[in-house]
This record gives sequence, structure tokens and C-alpha cells, in this order.
Amino acid sequence: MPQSPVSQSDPLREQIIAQFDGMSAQLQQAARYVLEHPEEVALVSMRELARLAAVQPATMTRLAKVLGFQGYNEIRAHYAETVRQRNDGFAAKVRQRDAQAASPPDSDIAYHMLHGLSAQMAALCEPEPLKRLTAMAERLAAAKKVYVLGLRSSHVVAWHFHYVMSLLGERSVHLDGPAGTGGDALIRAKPDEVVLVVSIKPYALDTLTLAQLAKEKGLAILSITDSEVSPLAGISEHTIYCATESYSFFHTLTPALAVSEVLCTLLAEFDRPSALKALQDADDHLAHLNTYSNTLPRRE
Amino acid sequence: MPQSPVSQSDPLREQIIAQFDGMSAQLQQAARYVLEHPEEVALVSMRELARLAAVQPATMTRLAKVLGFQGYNEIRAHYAETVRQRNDGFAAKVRQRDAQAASPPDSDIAYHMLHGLSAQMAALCEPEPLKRLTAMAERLAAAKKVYVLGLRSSHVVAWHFHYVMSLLGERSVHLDGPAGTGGDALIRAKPDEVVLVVSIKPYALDTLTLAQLAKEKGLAILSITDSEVSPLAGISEHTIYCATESYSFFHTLTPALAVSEVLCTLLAEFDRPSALKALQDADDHLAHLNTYSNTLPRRE
DNA sequence: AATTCAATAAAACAAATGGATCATTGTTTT
DNA sequence: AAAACAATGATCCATTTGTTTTATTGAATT
Repeated sequence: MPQSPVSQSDPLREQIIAQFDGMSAQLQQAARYVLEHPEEVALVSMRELARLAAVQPATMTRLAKVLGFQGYNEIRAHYAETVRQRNDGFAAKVRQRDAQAASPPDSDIAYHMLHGLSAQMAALCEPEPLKRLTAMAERLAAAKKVYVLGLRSSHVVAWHFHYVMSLLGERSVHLDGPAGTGGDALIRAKPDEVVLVVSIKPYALDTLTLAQLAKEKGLAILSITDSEVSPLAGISEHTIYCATESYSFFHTLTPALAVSEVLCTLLAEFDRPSALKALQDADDHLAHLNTYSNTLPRRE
Repeated sequence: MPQSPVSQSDPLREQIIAQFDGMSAQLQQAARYVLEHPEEVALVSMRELARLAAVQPATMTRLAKVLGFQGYNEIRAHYAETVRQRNDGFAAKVRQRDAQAASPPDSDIAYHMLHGLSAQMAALCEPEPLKRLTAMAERLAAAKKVYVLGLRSSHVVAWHFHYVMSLLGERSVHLDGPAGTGGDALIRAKPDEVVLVVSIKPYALDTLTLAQLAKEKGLAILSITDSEVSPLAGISEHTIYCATESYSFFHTLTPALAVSEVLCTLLAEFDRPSALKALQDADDHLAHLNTYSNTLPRRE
């Protein structure tokens, strides 16, 4: 019999307790059931809840009004929300803070977005995703060459992966180019090479087409995508799933980028000495070109 | 909306995935939403769920039948039960503990990286960074035009910001181009415009030079960088600091990308209706061009 | 003991829900 | 090209839902 508290501090719960003594017998009976089975409120209809609490349906409506709500649905909405929040707050240790207190209203959105991202990173720390990450890294390490494909918003991830890989060595080819020439590099592709495909919803048609073409040429497909039912899942030898939901109307690419960074690191780690050497070479090269600086250039 | 944890092992989930390929387009769309938002199934009505999944109500009924249920209510009942069980089973926390003990050795690195990233995201939730984020978003919103500058590894962030902004409207110009032409767009820059500069250590000299040039032309500099002593800090009207340390020899750009995403969202949020309209227009445009697809193209 | 008044139960209601039917569309097969 | 087919969208229906209204009970006050 589940009756664990929805969460330690629930303002509505406190309110019900505070008003409890002033309620009539039937109201108390209804309130008691709500306190003891908060999830049920979100999960069943009002009449069903009334039946479970052995109370008239109307009593639930009255309870809502007594608590200052306009109707019963507002109570249900509240408990539904707590269920939702408990669900994505499985990295809940982070949820201690009441930062909004002294913050401007707009930063609510920012707070929620960043908080959610933090949780999504934490989700990638689970054994299953970790296993997939290492497996894919190993497959990448074994490949003669890695073609990197990601269009539209996924371009950021593909580009980043390619950029880092190109610092590390020569094995990476970025499938991108003007006027639809992006796929041309695949012309001479051989079966001992692989394609790393990045695509999240909405899936770019060109990405899917190129991926399929590559597969038909015998290349292994490794993909970073957003769900088990992504069109890429079916044709991929390895797949890593990363969340893309955020508290805005955009999808987020941050978890995907994190995945890319982890892959790069694991790849480098497989052969640490030569990775370090490659980075050193790159450093030297760029130093000669005066690519970097720690201070603003002086203006004459 | 928050994203759901890929739940550990749910037989129904597996079944949906198994049958997914055999479903029609609409059924897939419905199924996809169910997979991605399992708790919503338990929390809202069928019609509401259909609305959220952008699908006809009847499609949900059909989905139920395809999955072998007698009616939709059986699906809801299943997910309601899942929610109930998750509630009293805070044994889940314990499960996480011993599970990560049995992880493969290589995933230690991955685990630490991701864990660290999660913490860095959480750090951005502090009041101080939030204040800086909103302040910068307001400044960006006030500007007539936004030039976006980020080279080398910072390119990812700059490109992403520009990409999203270009979906939203016309105010963004990406300072990038072949053969060092990247800065040319600044030629006609006017003082009521701003430059968003992204640069982390090592700081690309070209970035600093262009930023300084812009400042001399009277443009405001807004920067995303990695420390208070970054060369950009001194010349910027607003600065956002984000961590770049990771458990590898690379610096991480994930927090910077997150910052970019938050900025985009806040900007859109300032004028939500027109942002939604712009996105709708972009959607329509891309739909006409057949840019996206949910399934692999058929090969003849 | 009669009256008042709040609390409860019962009934009635409109709105919504889940489900079924049928016409239309788009695709595949002949 | 026509026919057959499945998929989709629109409409309709019987239930169920949350809520309001009305009637009944029961206790407290006079």
C-alpha cells in the first residue's frame, strides 16, 4: 500500500493540514484520503477518488472550494504537477535551492532550463548510457576512417566532433559542404570505415538519405539520436540516446554535445601518448601561426 | 517540459518499440509521444494527450488496439500503475548505487566527465549567473542587430546561437567566412548594434582583434567566456562566465552551449507571440522543401 | 418542542471523454 | 490506368465526468 509522501515539503499538503481541524467530518475524511494517497488524486477521476475515500463526489468539490480553489481540477492539476516534477527530478540532490527568491522573474525560465540540463547530464551517468558510450568509442577507435554527418541544428555536434578529431589526427571527415556537396566524400568510402551520424527530431531528410546510402555501401552506422524509435536506430550498429527536451520551445543540443565530448575523450584516452603528441603538434603549429593570445592586441 | 528518464525496464515500452516499425505514420507519432512522455499518459485525458502528440484522438484508440489492448483505458491504467510503483519504490535510489559499482572500467572517465558537467549546469542555476543571463538577454533584445563571433572551438556555440536566431528572425549576423573574410560584415556596423563574442582559453587572436575593432566602432561587446581575467572581460558591457574544465585534457564547451540556448530562449520569450510565429513560418518553409522526415526514405 | 442552520445526500445538469462509424485520401497491386 | 487496400480525418453517440441545485438529515439554540 503506497502512501509515501509525495515530497517532504508540499505547500498544499501543509495547507490541508492547517485547515483540517476546521473541516466537517466528511470533509476531513476526504482530506485524509488525499493526504495519504496523493498520487491517486492525479491518477483517477474525482468520482473514483470519492469512491475510494468513501465519500460523496460532491464532497471533493467542496474540499476544493474550502481550500480556496475554484474547482476540483485545480487540486488534481497540483498533484499531477508534483508527479511530473518528481519524475524528472531523479537527480534530485540538486534540487535543494530556492534561488528564485531574489531573482528576476525571467530567470525562472533560465533556472528551469539549466536545472533540467543538469538532470539530463546526470541521466547519462547511468550504467546503460555509459555502456553505450564506451562501446561506441571502441567501435570508432577500430575504424580506419570516420565520416561525421550532422545537418541543421545537429551541425553543431558534428562540427565539434570533427574539429576535435582533426586536432587528434587525420581519421575524421566532415560530411558537409555547399550546394549539397556534403555527401561527396562518401564516393570513395570503403567498408572498413564508419559514419557517425547525429540527428534529432525533426530529422533532416538529407541526413537520413546519406546515412542509408552509407549503409548500403557497407559502412557501419553509429548514431547519436534522441529516441529508440528514431529512424536512425534501425540502421545503426551502435546508438546513443540523449534527451533533447528543455523548458523552452526549442530542443536542446547540450546533452548531445556532451556525448560528443565524452566520445572524443574516450577515443583520445585509448591511445593517450599519441593523443598527447598530436595535441602538442597542433599546439606548435597554431603557435607558429599566432593563432592564440592571452591579451588584447595593441592598437596603434 | 522535462524529459523523462529512460525508464529501467518497462515491458509495454519494449513492446511499443518492437511494434513501432510496423505502425503507420500517425500511429508512430502517437507512439513516439507516449514513449517520450510516459507520465503524461497517466496524468491527462486521451484527448489532451492526442492534442499534445499532435494527433487525432481516434489515433490513440487505434494505438491501444494495435498494441493488443481492448481500449485506451488499459494503456492509461498501465502507466498509472507505473507511476504508483515508482512512488513507493524509492528503492530506485538504492538501485542506482550498486549499479554504478558494476560499470566497465573505461566508463569511469565518462562517468566523471558527465557528472562534472551536471554539476557545472547546476552551478549556472545560482542567482549570480542567472542575473547575468537575464541582463545579457535584455541587452541583446534591445539591440538592432547582433553580430555573432566565435572561432575555433567556440565556433560551435556561435554557430548554434546564430542558427537559432536566424530561425527567429533577421537580427543575427554570423561573423564567419572563408579566407579571413569573417569580419567583413562589421564594415557597415553601427553603434546601436552589438557583438556577441564567444571565446574560451586558448583565446583565438582573430576573435580578440575583431572584438576590439567592433568596440572601437562603438558597438557594445557581450561575451561568453571562461574567467574574470579573460581578455574579453575588460571590454565587455556584459559577461557570462562558464566553466570549461572537464576530466579530460580537452576543455568542455557544453556549459557554453547551454548558456547560448538559455539566451536564445529568453530572447524568444521576451516576445513570445512573434517568436512562435517566426518558428511557424520557418516550419512551413522547411516543410515545403521536404527538409525533414520521420522515416528512412525508400530506396528503389 | 419548535426553530434554525449547517452538513450531508441525492438528483440533475452541461461538458468532456472514450469509442465507433463512415467518407475521403493516398498508396500499392493488379 | 484501374482496382483494392490501408490509413487518415471527421462526425456522431453513449458514458462518464465535475459541478450545481435541491432535498433531507441531524444537531444546536431558543
